[in-house]
Parts: sequence; structure tokens; C-alpha cells
Amino acid sequence: MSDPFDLDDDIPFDAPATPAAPMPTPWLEGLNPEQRLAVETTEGPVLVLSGAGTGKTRVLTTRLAHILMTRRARPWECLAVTFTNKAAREMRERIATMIGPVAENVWLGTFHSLGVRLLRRHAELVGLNSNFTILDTDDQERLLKQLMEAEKLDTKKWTPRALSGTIQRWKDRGLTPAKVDGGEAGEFAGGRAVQLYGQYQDRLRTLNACDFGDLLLHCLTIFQDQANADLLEDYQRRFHYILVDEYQDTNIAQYLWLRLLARKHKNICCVGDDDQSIYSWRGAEVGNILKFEQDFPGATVIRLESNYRSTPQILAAASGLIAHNTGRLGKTLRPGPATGNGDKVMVRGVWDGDEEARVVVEEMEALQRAGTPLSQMAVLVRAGFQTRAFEERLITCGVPYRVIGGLRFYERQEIRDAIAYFRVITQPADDLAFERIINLPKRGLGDATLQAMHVLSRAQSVPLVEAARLLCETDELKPKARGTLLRLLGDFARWRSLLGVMPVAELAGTVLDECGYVAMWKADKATGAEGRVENLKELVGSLEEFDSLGGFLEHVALVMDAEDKLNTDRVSLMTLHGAKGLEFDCVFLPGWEEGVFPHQRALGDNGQAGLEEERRLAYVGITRARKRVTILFAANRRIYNQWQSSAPSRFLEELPPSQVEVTSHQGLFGGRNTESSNWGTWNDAPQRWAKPAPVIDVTPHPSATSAGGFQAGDRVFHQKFGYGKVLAADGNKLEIAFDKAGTKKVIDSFVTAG
DNA sequence: GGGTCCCCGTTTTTT
DNA sequence: ACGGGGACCC
Repeated sequence: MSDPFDLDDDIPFDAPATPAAPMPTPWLEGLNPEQRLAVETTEGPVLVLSGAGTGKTRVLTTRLAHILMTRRARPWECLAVTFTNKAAREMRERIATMIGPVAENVWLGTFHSLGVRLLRRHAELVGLNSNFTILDTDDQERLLKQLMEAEKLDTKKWTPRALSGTIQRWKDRGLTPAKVDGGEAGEFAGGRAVQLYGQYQDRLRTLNACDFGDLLLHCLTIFQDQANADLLEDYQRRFHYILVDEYQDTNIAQYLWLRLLARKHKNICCVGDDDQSIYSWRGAEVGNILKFEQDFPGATVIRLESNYRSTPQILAAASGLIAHNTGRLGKTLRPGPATGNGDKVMVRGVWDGDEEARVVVEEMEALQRAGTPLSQMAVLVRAGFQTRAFEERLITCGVPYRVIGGLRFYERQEIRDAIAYFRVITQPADDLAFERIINLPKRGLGDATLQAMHVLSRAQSVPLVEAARLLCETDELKPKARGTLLRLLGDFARWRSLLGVMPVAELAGTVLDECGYVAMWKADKATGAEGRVENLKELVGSLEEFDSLGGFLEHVALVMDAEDKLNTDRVSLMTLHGAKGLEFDCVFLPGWEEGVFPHQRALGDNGQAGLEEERRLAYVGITRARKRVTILFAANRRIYNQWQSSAPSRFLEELPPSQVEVTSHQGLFGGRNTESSNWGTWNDAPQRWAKPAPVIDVTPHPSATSAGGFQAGDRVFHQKFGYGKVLAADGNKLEIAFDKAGTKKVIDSFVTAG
């Protein structure tokens, strides 16, 4: 990968037009007055409060284009920061279409990718080598566990995971071990949490590794050190204009980072929405956006309130709900010119989780018949486990869907294992990676061998790989283990010698073949093993795009999201958190019950603040919809296999009644619009919620040949359900009587002739 | 070094 | 219910 940032200051920058007064500014056309103000107020600190669907991204990109087109700054004098790779990519593309390839020279990226670039340049200032490794959470926790065990701590009472979390939160606040208030972690780890934090940082340094928090924290350390004042000034001088996306999600470390860089020119523009702050649990500090005007004196605050996404009913419902929060900067979404009138927000009470799924999928099918593409429908849940019931129902009804979130490609076990091999090749000192694969596939190098290596490694202060080599020169190991270890070390030496000689993809393939890792999965009869072999192939294939293994590893660490290339028409299932920034015509919001949403844990842990964040989550959910929102709540729900009756979410009462239409099955639910102003709870009046009549499947069952050529009577095979007989075919949908799984509807591309 | 049993936790997640 | 991890035994 080329590094545009290393091109530094001497790139010719040809703005398309020579500035002449008055300069034409076509890129400003079509902006509303507030948006235009946000774009044109280039000087000084600016806070753009942009509600959902008010054209935030457009403002950000246009602002950057405006700065460049009017030659206020050259591309490499602009810094644009986002949170996700997706947002960064989107912004880069949009800027490129507006101003052309010079856009590449803007410092544009996520906090972490920009942090990494700075840190690779100046790694030696914090005792690292510029080719440091970026650890994933697995590595972090394993490392902490080792440290805790060395301290004889009970890792069941105090889990490495919890300690990892504590350390991350400290890093989020820009605290190095020396800066943490000693008493802060209380009795955690016998009062030794801070000490462990220090040990952890030392260990990372010897491993030449960083965790995610370090990417920013080390930058801060460098910038805050008086000895590096010149360096800081260099960057301060460089960045004439700074743009920050999703400012409500920044943590304190990020805030300090920005403030340091903006100190000279003070042209910092932060865009965000305090009402969409839903990540406080991972260190985001709403306070950053709330006190922007104090932090950056003389700041201009601009509110974008004209919404181009949702119907007036949806906006009114969302606004009414969020108005229950305190401590807001305050903003009211107004329907913009483009939004038509729509239906009221539907609220629907159902008997249980199964009915909820049934009702939702039925409505989806009805909407589809009425012309809404499936890709314009989404089910947004509070927690991951809720998707299961919907998946099952969607499978049964043969409605294609995708689950967004969950395990990502690079988080799969086989991918992480493979990557550990690559890591040891590029960085022999990467003990964590070496430990991971030393006996994978099983080659008889167990605890005893590892133990001996650790002892030697510690005694000699050398990496494990080196300790292993030394160990092989002694008689300490049994001959068999010694032979195996020598062979492994020899393999690594050979693979390493191929670096830069053999194309990376080929090298990767060779490594995974020769070490026996692929063979291991090929020999595995368990379900999913073939899938893993496939994934490994895909991994090797994806390496084609890289010209160095190191570049690939950085990509893996920083760009975890693998773009979904499938453009098929599918319903989306995801968490409310995952839906932020997305929009759909029709949104389903199930599980609005006390304990589920607002979630019990959110209420317990943080009281009022926790509740308000849950409410913001609800606000995010509602404002994802363009045309239609359906909220559901169930009287009974099975949680951890235990049936519980539940009360409707308090958020339901907070929706403005005039914007809501309560519907119910079979007189299940009276609703306050027609009855009293009081919402009954399930517990108060269980007799009101008689079990509804079963839902009758009204989908036609024509018997014909499917698009894929299947017809009634065919024997087929399905990955999940096994063998079965086709009962009916309709377009690409088949109704199949499976031998074991019963009768289900599936899409014909999921089955093969059996 | 490998298999079995018990216990624990089970909100949200990017980088 | 269920999976992961650790302790324990062969």
C-alpha cells in the first residue's frame, strides 16, 4: 500500500478552476441555509449539531471540498477523522468525485488508522520499533492472564477480560499507568490493577506491540512530551483545517489528540448528534460534545434540523421520545421538503417471541407484495440473541435475509490461526502469535515444551522463538519434541526467507499447506470444517491485493470489516447499535419490554444515565426509517430458557399518542388511543391478553416448476435441513418436506438435487 | 497429551 | 439451553 502521507508538502495541487472573484461555487448549490452556513464557516471552531437524516455526510464532504476548491488549504493540510473504516471510505469516495484524485492527499481516516501512521513514523519515541504489531483482544487477554497468573491472582475471581476492560477505559481517558489514580480500580485484582497495567505496557513494549488504545495513547504521550515540542508544532502547523465526524462518539484520548492538533489554527469542525450517543460503555464521552463551546472558545454552533429521510409521523414520534432525556443540547427535527406524509408509527402487542417473529415476517411479505424490496426492510434488535427467532421464521417462510454484525471474517478462529503464522514470519518476536500456533496443528509440542521455553525466554530476556532455538541446543527436551521444534523453526526460517521473493498470496498458501494447518481442517469431519477450509482459501485469495505481508497484517488489524459484496435482495437483521448511520424504508423494532429494552443491565449499572442512553438507542432505531416503523412488544418471553412475563417498555408511553397507532391481535390489546390513557401492563391485567388465534398462512401454494428447475416430487438436499421432497414450487421458493426437519419453505438456490 | 465433567456467564462493539 | 474454559483423571 502506498502511503500518500509520506509525499509530504511538494505535490502539485491544481484546483480545477483558477480562483477569480467572484468565484463560482457550484458545489454549494442545493444546500439548505444551515448546511450552507456549516460549509462556509471555515474559520474558527465550529460545532455542527446534525440530527438524524439531516445531511451530515454531505455537509462534511462539501465543507472539505469547499476548503480545497477555494484554495484555503492544500489537501495535505487538511485532517478529516472518522470512527469507522466505512465512513472513511465513503468520505474519500465522495471527495474524490467532487475534486478528483488530489483528494487522496488529504489526511483522511479513522482515529486509529491515523494514529497508526503517526506512530509508525515516531515509534522510537515511545520505545517501539516502527514495525510494531497490533494486538487483537484475544492476544490482550491472553497476555493479561499470563501476568495475573504470575502474580498468583485468581483469574476466576478477577477475569483477564475485566482487567482488559479496565485498562481500555483508562486508555480511553488518555491515562498511562503513571497517571492513573492508584485507588481507582478499588479492590480489583487485590488492589493491583494499576500495577498490572504497568506490567502490561512493559510487556507490550518488549513484544514490540500495541493494542488499539495505544495507537492513540502513544500519540498523546509523544505530543505531550516537552522534548517533542517541535514535532507537535510541525503537525499543528500542518493541519490548517480539521474535520471530525461523529463527535459524540469521541473518547477523552481522542478529544485531547484533536485539541492538541487544532491548537495552532483552531479551525476545527466537529459534526455530531448528542441524541445519538450510544457508545458510552466503550469510553465515548458525551461530555465532549456538550462542552464544545467551553473547550473551544468562540465556537460557532450550527444546528441541522431539517430532515430529508423520514415522514413527519416518524420524526414526531422520535422527537417526542427523545424529549424525555435531560442534558441535551436540544434540537428539533423538522420534516424537510422531500418527505411525504406517512402512516402513524405502529405499535403492536403480541403473546410471545414466536408470535412476534411471525407477525413481523408476515408484514414483511405483505410489504414485499406491495412493492417494497426486501433490502429496504430491517429488524433492529437490542441484543444479538433476539435475531434467532426472526432467522428461524424467515427460513421457514423462505424469505432471504442477512444478519449484520456477529462474527466477522477476521475474527474467525481459522483466520486468526492462519494470521498468527504470518505474524511469526514477519515478526519473530511476536510471542503471542507463536504460542498460538506452536502446537497447531497438533505436533506434540505441549505444555512441558512451552513451559521450558518460557523459563528460558524469561531468564535470557529473549523472545520465545529465540528461546526455542536455544532450547534445541540443549538436552532438556525429549529427542522427539526437539526434532519437531527444530523442524518448525526451520520451516519458519525458510518461509521468512521467501518474504519479498515469493508473491505474498503464494507464500501464504505455501505456509498454510506446509505447516499442515489446512490439512488439519480437511481431515476434520465436524460440520463447518469445510467452511473453514473455504475461508482459508478466501484469505489466501484476498492477499493478492497486497504487496507485503506487513501491509496485509495492518489491514487485518485496522480494517476488520469485510465489505458485503452480495447485492441480493434480502431483509436485514441487526442490533440497534449496528444500525446507526443506516436507513431503510421499513423498520421493525421488536422486544420493547422492560428488561429487554431498556435493557436490565443498562438500568442497573448506570441508573439515569444508563436509561437515557437506552432512550437514545430507541431514538436511533426510530429515525432509521424513511416510511414506516413497527414497534412490537411481547407478553411473554423465554430468556435463558426460562419463560418470563414482561411489561411493555416505558418508552412506549413516551411516544406521543397522536403519532402512534396501537394494533393488536384478536383484541389482545386495547390501546390507549381508543381506551384509557393508561397503558396496562401484562402483569396488571393478564386476562386482557388472551392467546391469539394461530396465524394462518395465506401464501399461495401454486404447484409449478421453480426458477431453478425444481418441481413437486423432486428429491433435494439442503445444507441445514438435509434431504427432503419438494411439495410445491413458486418462482424461486420451494416448499419442501424434509425427512428430518419437517416442512419448510426455502429459496431454491439453497438446495441441490438429492 | 487427550478426554470428560462441572461451573460460569450470557448488552451493546469499532478499531 | 448452551458453549467455553478449567480442573481433574486416565
